[in-house]
Amino acid sequence: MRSVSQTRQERIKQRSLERRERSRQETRQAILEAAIRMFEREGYEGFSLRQVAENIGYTPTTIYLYFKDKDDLLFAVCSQGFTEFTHALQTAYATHSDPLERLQALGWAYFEFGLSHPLHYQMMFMQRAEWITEAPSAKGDAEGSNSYLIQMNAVIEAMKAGVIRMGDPIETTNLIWSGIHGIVSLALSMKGIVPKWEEAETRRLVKGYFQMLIKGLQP
Amino acid sequence: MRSVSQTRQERIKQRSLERRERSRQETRQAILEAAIRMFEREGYEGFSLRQVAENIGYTPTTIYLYFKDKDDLLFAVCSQGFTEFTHALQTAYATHSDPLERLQALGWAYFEFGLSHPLHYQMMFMQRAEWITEAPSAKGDAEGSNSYLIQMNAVIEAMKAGVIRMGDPIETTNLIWSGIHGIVSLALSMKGIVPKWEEAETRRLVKGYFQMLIKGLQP
DNA sequence: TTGACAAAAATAACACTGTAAAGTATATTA
DNA sequence: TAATATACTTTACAGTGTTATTTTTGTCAA
Repeated sequence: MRSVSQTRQERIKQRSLERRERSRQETRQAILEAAIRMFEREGYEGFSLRQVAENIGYTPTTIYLYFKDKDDLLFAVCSQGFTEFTHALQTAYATHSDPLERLQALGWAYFEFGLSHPLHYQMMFMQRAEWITEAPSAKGDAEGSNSYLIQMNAVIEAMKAGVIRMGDPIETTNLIWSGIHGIVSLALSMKGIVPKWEEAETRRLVKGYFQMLIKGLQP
Repeated sequence: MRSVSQTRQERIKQRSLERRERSRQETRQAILEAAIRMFEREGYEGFSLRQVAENIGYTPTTIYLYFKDKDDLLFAVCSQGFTEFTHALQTAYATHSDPLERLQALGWAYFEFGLSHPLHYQMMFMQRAEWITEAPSAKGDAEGSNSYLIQMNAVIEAMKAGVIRMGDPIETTNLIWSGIHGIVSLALSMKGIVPKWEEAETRRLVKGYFQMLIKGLQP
């Protein structure tokens, strides 16, 4: 019975490990959620490890047991943003079949995400845009790249359908992306300061951008 | 002779005041120049009052005698950037007479400024874009607004010349500006990380953007 | 030239920040 | 129950911006 006893022991050990691993992930998640709340309140510059720790009832140094450093935690917050962002693009892509409409729907989804998650957007695409290529998704790919692929797909299909001129898909995607990003990032910076950049006028601007885009990219 | 003596006294006092004011402006300028050097080395996040002070042989608190706080000094650094930026746009405007070429020349000047002053550009148009409307020029106007007016003028003249469709000048200017800003800001973020955003490819992108713009904004 | 005064600069201190090393409980295992 | 591994805290360091206070310096009038 010795071998049986051993396997039972091993099973217990296994479960124990799993349980502790689970508990570990739970507190990690708790820290992350506190960090997200904190970030959405204070933004990139006001974000502080010590405040996150205090908020969740831990000592600042405890966070270092779950995240390498401040950047690592901030990166996790960023990743969560990318996941949500990719979802938004995915549904926009899925709910439209006409290539040109799809392209615009993606643009609007991008725009809406930016305006409804200003602090996240600023970190993801302005302060720490270099993370776009790193943020991992559930599938193991980079969420940032993932959302990019969605946009590029829409571009490629628009090309195939003959509604926009053929060309390097990456370059064309970057071109379209740049335009919307430019509008969104300036809107976030100027909102509440320059009247022409209030939400209503910015929406008009996006519309105008799409018009120009469609006409300008005709085959 | 009492009144003459008094006036002489007053003149001396006047000169003395002027001299001290001049000296005051000199050290203020010295601090500002050290701050600019510091900023161009360390960037927005790494910029530190204490390092500026040490660099110039002052105690940190001395800076507060010449600038209200860190933001005030940073704003002065920013303003200097806007002055240079406006100059770049001005010469681009002046050296071209054809409306469409002028528009493109302005775009290229914008692009070149961004790529050759990445840290300044990021502060001016990304981190602290709200300062655009405040940065004062020698003429007493806002340099940021000044540079904006140059761009808008070029847009208006292109409309008058009939090379781009009529429309709200501000909206059209914002549209064009957004596009270039989008490209420049993403280029600065992605340079050295994503191959498609190296300088050569970004230049192609700007070219493509102008093509799309001209075609898309045709009357 | 000296003494009063004002301006400029420095000290000291406070409340923060991120982070590393060392110590202490707490829980798990033999 | 004793040994050990894990989770967490304490302490500490080197920074940061900023304020109030004190010292030094320079200017001016008697």
